[in-house]
Order: sequence, then structure tokens, then C-alpha cells
Amino acid sequence: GSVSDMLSRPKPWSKLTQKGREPFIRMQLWLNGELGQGVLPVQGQPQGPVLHSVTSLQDSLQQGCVSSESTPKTSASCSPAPESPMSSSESVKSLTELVQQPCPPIETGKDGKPPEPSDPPTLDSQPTTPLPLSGHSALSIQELVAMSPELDTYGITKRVKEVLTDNNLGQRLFGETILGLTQGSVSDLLARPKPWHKLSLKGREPFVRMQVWLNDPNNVEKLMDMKRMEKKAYMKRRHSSVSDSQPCEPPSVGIDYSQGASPQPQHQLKKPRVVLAPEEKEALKRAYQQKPYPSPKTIEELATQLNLKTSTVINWFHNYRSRIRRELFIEEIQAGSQGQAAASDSPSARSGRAAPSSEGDSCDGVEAAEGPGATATATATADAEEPGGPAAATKSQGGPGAAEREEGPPPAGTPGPDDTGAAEDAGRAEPPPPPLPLESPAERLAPVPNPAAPVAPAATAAAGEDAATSAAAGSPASPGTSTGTSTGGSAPAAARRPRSLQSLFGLPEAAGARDPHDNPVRKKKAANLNSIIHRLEKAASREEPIEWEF
DNA sequence: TTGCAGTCAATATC
DNA sequence: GATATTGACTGCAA
Repeated sequence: GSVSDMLSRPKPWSKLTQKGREPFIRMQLWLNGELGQGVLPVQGQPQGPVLHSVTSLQDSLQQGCVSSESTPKTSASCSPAPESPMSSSESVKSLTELVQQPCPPIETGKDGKPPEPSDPPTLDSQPTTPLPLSGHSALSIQELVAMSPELDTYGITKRVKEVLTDNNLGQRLFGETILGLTQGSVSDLLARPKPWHKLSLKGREPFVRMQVWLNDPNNVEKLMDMKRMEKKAYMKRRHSSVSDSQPCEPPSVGIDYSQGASPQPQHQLKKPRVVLAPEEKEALKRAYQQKPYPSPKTIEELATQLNLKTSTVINWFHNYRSRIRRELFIEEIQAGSQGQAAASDSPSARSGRAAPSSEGDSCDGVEAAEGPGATATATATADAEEPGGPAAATKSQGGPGAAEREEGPPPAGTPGPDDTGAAEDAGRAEPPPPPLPLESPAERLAPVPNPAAPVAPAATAAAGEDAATSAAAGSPASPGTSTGTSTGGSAPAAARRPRSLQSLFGLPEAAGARDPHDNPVRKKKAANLNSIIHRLEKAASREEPIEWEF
């Protein structure tokens, strides 16, 4: 009754008493997703933040409800508001239990029934997919996602990978039966999870599913069963097809089964996949360095020069920007987690994403790419892009989507083409920052170019699109010729944003948030970054090119 | 219209 | 055979 009244006739804030405001605060928290922090427990994270947050808020309101909060009192009697403490916390708790409880793998679960005959992986993730939560009314994944508190995507993927590998379970099986995604998507997701706050509702879905799956004590067995059944079905089909020479047969389990055998869809409708030649990629990367957001005209030119379809060029830029962004996210996370790894619960800390981490916290991609051979140049690059460094910094904010959402610059997400340029320290651009030796061939490692630091905006600005195109053009022909592809851009960006993404992400429990143990490497990088910043500043003030060597 | 997130699915690589 | 990479596509938002 109180709720009804409150929802239908809310009183203006100013008219509310401290107590009367409480329900609204709760509602706001709930709307913000802060309420329910315990729904999907993030390892190590105590449930109940809700109350804490409320409590703190209350504190600020100087009210005594705090006690009521933590003290599940028999609110019934209390004023309309009091009811919330209990009810909310309880509801949250129940939900939490729900998710924590063993629950069948999403769509499979049900009585060990085979993985959805139709299991059209694609459809699966559709909104309605109910999460069969044992004993409770099924909640749709969307509901769970909406109610879910911030999850440690990195930690979740690490755990999932561990479980999968430990039990010899494949990504395909896991993806199709648990996540409703294809193998490629799963691989990508597990290898490059984006921080929770960077994910859209849809993007969070797989993580919630993974979390739910991880919470299911029988997850492995179920998946194993699935595997067995699949195998059985496969063998069966195989036999039947062999004997009946009946190649195809609508797979009952909706899994890819020998596609090779099914001749039916011979329809030449499938257009061959475009595979860009290394030189083409190189050229595109160069162009990207020049101009991360090329104009239609530039794209046109690039397409012409590279003899590609404009759509291909467009797609390439989209994909490249997007992927680089993700790389950066990861670097950041890794950089952050690195220090806390030890503390982190699971062994995953070390193993997970081992690869990248191994490459050195963060700048990995680059370093790895460059390889040991990385000469001074490489080093420079690496350093420059360094996670903590430009790369990170940049990405964090400058980069195309850098700090988007969470951080002030909202539009950042869609850094208009100009954005970048503009953002880029326009100023210093002038004196074309001595082009950072673009490890022409090597740098490739996507991550390197550091999207964030759409390089040489200056150049861009000045040279305009031509620069880009020309750069691109040039490369194909002579990839090696680094064509003074000005790349220095990143540095300036970094300078402007010394801030660590970590803070940006503000991943509470996420790896990134933990005490970033400053290991020697990090310190060194930090020093490097400072040096870069310093030089940039000097350069900016001097307006004269300087020799870049970090 | 443009950019992006999320995916798929073909293909590469391990 | 499993996993990683990547060009293309869809849907959404600004």
C-alpha cells in the first residue's frame, strides 16, 4: 500500500522528511543498479553494498535509519518508508540466492534435456530466454542483467576459461549451450572482456550467463553431458548419413556438425570472404594513423588506391577502432590487475590472460608485437604507447571511445571524426611531433597504433585527408617506407591525460581497481610516460620539433 | 548519416 | 580439432 501510494503520488523532495526520502533514495539506487549489489556476487565482494550505499547516503542525510537498515527490523509497523529496508534487502538477498544457487545452465538445464534441439544459438540470446533458476520463477536474462551489480568481467572470463580448460570443454560447446554465442564470439569474449561499465545491457548478458553458470555447482557435469550427447548425436548422424548416403539432415541439436558434408546450401550466395593482404592492412593502418576517422572522400580514395570496396574500407576502420579500443581496455585491466593478482582469489589471476600479461603489463601488445627485437624504436613505441602511458591515457579518454560514459565526456564515445583531431592537442600538433617511428611492418599489432591516440591530428589537420590517403597509398607500394607517417600523436594525448584508465574504470572489484603494485616495470613505464609528457610540454611551448627518443 | 556494440561465420593458426 | 582472428552485418543511438 505504501508503495502504491508512493508511486502514484510521490511528494516533492523538499516536502519529504528524512525518512520519507529514504524510499526514493532506494529507488534511485535501484534504478542505478546499485541496489542489488549482491545479486550476482562478484567474488570477494560482500553482498549488501546496497545497504551500505544507502547507509552512507542516509548518513549524509543525517538520519538514523541506518540502524533500521542493518537491523532487519520488523518494519511492518514503521512508517511507510521503513518497509524498504527490510524488503529491499530481502528481495535482493533472495535474488542473490537465486543466482547463486545451483541453477541449470541457462537454456539447457531443464531436466538434462539435450541442448535445445533448435538451439539456434543466435536466437537463444533473445530477450525472452528465461533463466531457469531452480526453485524460483524463472527470470529472464534481461532481468538478471538489469538487476545485476557490477560484475568482474575479467575475473569471470578467467574463471570460465579455467573451468573449460580444466575440464576439457570447448568454447563452441560452452558458447552454444550456455551463452548462445558462436565459438568465435566466445573466444573473443573470453580473451578480451570489456569492463562491465563499458558494456551495454546486451553486452552484459553473456557475462551474467557466465556468472550464473559458474555459480552452478553442476555446470561442468551438465556441459559434459551435453558434450556426450552431442557426440552421440554426431556419431549417429554420421552413421546414418554414411549408410543412407544422406549427407545432410537438419541437425537436431542445432550445432554446426559437419558442415562440410551438407552440400545443399551450395548456393553460391555466399560471397567469398575478403581477406586483406598484409600490405593492404599496412596501408590501412597507416591511414588510420593519419586519420582514425577518415572522411567519405578519404575512404573512397583509400578504396580506390587499395583496390578495395569502400564498404570494406569502412568496415575495416570500424573494426579496427573498435578492436583497438578493446585491446586498450584489456591492457588497462591487466595493468591494474597485475598488482593485485596475488590478492585475487583464484589462481586465474596468474594464469588467466596469461599471454598478454606475460608480455608485460600492458604494453604487451606492442612489445610482444615488436618482439624482443624491438629496437630503440620499438621500445620507444612501446613506451610511448605504454599502458600507463599514452596508450592507456589516451585510450582512456582521448581515444575514440575513451572515457565515454562513465567519465564526463560522454560524446567521447562517438568521438566525431574531428573529436579526435580537436581533442588532440591541437596545439602541439603544429610542430609535427617528430613522427614516432611507426614500426611500419611491425607495429601492426593493432594495439599499437593506439586508437586512442589518433595520431598526428596535426598532420591530419594540416595535411588533411591527403595525408591519410597518401600514407596509405604509399605503404602498399613500399610498406617499409614509414613515410613519415606522423604518429607522434599518441604522445601528446598521453600528456594530456596522465590519468590512468584504471581510475576511469573504477572497477571496484575488478582487477583494475586493486592496489596497483608498482612493480619495477610499471615504475619504469611511469617514468617514461612522465618523460614523454615533459617533452611534449616542452615541445608545445617551444613549438619546435624535437627529437623523439624515449 | 555516422559510429559503435555485439555477433556471426569464414578462415588462420595452434 | 580447438581456438584465434577478422571482414561483414544488424540494430541502436546521437
